[in-house]
Amino acid sequence: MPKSKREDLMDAALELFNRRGFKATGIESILKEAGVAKMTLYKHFQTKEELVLAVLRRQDEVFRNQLFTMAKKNGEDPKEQILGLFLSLHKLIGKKFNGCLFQKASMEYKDDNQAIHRFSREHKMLIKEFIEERLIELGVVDEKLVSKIMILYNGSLAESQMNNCIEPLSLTTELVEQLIDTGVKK
Amino acid sequence: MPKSKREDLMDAALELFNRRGFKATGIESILKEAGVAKMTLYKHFQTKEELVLAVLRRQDEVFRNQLFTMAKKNGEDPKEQILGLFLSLHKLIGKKFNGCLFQKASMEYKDDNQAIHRFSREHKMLIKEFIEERLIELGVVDEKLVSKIMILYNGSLAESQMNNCIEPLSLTTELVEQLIDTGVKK
DNA sequence: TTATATCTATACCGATCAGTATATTCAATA
DNA sequence: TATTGAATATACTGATCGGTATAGATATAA
Repeated sequence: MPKSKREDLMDAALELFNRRGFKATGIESILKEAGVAKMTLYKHFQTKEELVLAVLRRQDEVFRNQLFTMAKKNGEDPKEQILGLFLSLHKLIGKKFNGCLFQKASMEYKDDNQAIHRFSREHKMLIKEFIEERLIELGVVDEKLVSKIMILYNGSLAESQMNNCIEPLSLTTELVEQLIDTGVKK
Repeated sequence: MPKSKREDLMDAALELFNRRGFKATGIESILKEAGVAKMTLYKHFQTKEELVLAVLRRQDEVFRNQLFTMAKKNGEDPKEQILGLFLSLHKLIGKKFNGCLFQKASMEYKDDNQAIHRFSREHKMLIKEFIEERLIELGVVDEKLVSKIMILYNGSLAESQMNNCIEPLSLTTELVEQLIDTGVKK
């Protein structure tokens, strides 16, 4: 059974949003890439912004599922799972990384479409929760630690996109381990 | 003596690029905001992308000058100056922060205009150099420390824009001090 | 006063934008 | 076979995009 037209559209849109950005991607280029007629798109999505939201919602689920699954494979220990999350980012981000899709969406739509901005923030919150749960298991006392780790998470993605390299992710993994160790001892 | 039309254009463009993004900002909206005729714009800048570059170049100089000047006022000690940089970010970023202009430019033009993307990276490099010079003065042995601090720099800006708050900047300042202290002792 | 340079106003260009209207094709199912 | 629903192709809307052409206004300085 072949993929639905709806998914073809979202696949094409995801690729173009990643590469060219949201507002710089025209509807027609998505249709061309997906091999779908315009009326079909507007039967599935009322507006372009609804398509953007749908793509973000799906990618949030897909990406977090992959990330968390891989992270959990890194070990039973909560600390190993947190570090596993950063090690997995390494692998999930290909050679040509165009920056975090949710960061991009938030920046492009913050002035414009609060639903998109809010959902992008929600995505980050869900990753934060994954880390926080494990820090609690570790008995970490510094309640600001999870926020610090999220700064590193977002910073490493920003640096990776700017410099076209994934080295920042290794540095971040190293740094997060150090922070957890000193945070637990205290 | 009043400001030149050229600067009026750049002022208006800066404000709109910050608020709405680069590609989402039309030429006509810049003209309206600046109170300048279209032909005047195209006498000063050959294309919109040249205007973007000019705005980035000016803002790079203005922002770094403010940031470094304020950082140096925080004390003679190199460590105090690095921390001063993050404390100054606090003040330079107003209540409504729309994200780092250079991060935004890099994301919007990476696929599109390498000159804009490269200049945005250059801006970050110049900030990195300011920090690196001071770390060397401190005799820090960890040669990766400056990269780690830059991850924190970019991460705190990304988090601040996403969550509409400046708390990440305080956390980062705290964390940078901790990193420098352990980096020097080692 | 006249020459020069700057800026303005207005109208225009072809291209693209998001979104709609209409009518047709195709495949599955009843 | 007839009906239904999903997808198609094509043409269109009004608005906006970046950029240009043309002509006139303004001010300054020789």
